[in-house]
Amino acid sequence: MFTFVPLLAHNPNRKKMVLTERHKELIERIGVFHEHKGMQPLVGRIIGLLLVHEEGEVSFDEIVEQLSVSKSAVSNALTFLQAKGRCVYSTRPGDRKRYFALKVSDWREDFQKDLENISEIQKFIDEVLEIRTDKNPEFNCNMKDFSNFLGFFKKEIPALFERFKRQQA
Amino acid sequence: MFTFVPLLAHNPNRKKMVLTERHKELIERIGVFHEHKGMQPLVGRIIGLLLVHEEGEVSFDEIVEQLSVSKSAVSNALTFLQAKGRCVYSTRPGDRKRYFALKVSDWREDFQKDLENISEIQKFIDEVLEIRTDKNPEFNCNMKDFSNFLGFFKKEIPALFERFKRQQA
DNA sequence: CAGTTAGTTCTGCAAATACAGAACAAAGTT
DNA sequence: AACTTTGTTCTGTATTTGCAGAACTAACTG
Repeated sequence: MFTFVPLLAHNPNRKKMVLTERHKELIERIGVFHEHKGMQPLVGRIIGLLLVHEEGEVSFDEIVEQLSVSKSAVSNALTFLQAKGRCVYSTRPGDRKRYFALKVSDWREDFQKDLENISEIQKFIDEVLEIRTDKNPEFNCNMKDFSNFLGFFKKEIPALFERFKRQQA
Repeated sequence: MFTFVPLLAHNPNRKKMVLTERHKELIERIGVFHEHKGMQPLVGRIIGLLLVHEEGEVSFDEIVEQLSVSKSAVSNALTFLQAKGRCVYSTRPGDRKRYFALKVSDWREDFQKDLENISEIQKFIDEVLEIRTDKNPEFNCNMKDFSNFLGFFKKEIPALFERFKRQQA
């Protein structure tokens, strides 16, 4: 009699990756880097793990084990990362686990968003200029210069990406 | 008999500026903007106040009054801003007060620093690439692309400033 | 030298954060 | 139907943060 053994079900070849000290240390550094950007510690560590993990995709419970944190913390952190669009999961037939991965392919968009976010300060500068008296013309002038530059900068971003593409080809 | 009254001492013309609702609301918004960048709340509010204040320079105790916070909080926040090089104070002959101002004139440097900070992620990407196996070539390839772009971007920054200057003239 | 001004440093606390652990839910397995 | 797997949500708590208030310092003032 034959017993059905599903072929890819819960792939037995997929073992927990062994992280060297170098891996762990790099994950920590990537973690604090992201903490400084305002993310919560675990979120940064998870980004680190997903970056250095050879598969690119890591299961929920491997994240729990590799970072030795609670399931609840991982669940919340992953929800956050997915909400921010920085992370997605996929599943395999016959395997109920979720495999999480960074959206590295979207780095262009992400970076562009970061740049636009930086220049968001322009809106404030312009509001400030609107409201200011002309008691301190030099101050106002410096602000106006900065605003002009930010406008220029924003306009230049697409061209920058264009030039990169051409230079690549 | 004559009594000596110092002319500029503790300038009686300098009154506390009256902040309208619009001023106050803008200060708050500038505050939360900076909070999101990782600064502590009061630091962001002070930046806002120094931006909208018509004099550009604001005394320690006017900051205390306008933002209704304690001296200690203001003292710490200003120490922080000065350490970061975003703020300086000047004094007047015959007046012991310190007048604090943003270094708006340095916006070029500041912005450049911000940009370089963004691309600091490149260091991590490169370390990650060094350590990764080639089990997932597509992932690696995307990362390499991103790293290349960041390198390109950093190189382009000075030229960007140059073009702005020419376009201004 | 007692009193004022201008600001700093120290101490303590209220609120927010980041996480653990337990209870829970949903789906599959035996 | 009981049990297991894979996560989510809820509750409690240790830690950190951000500030107030008091004590302190340094310099000037009368």
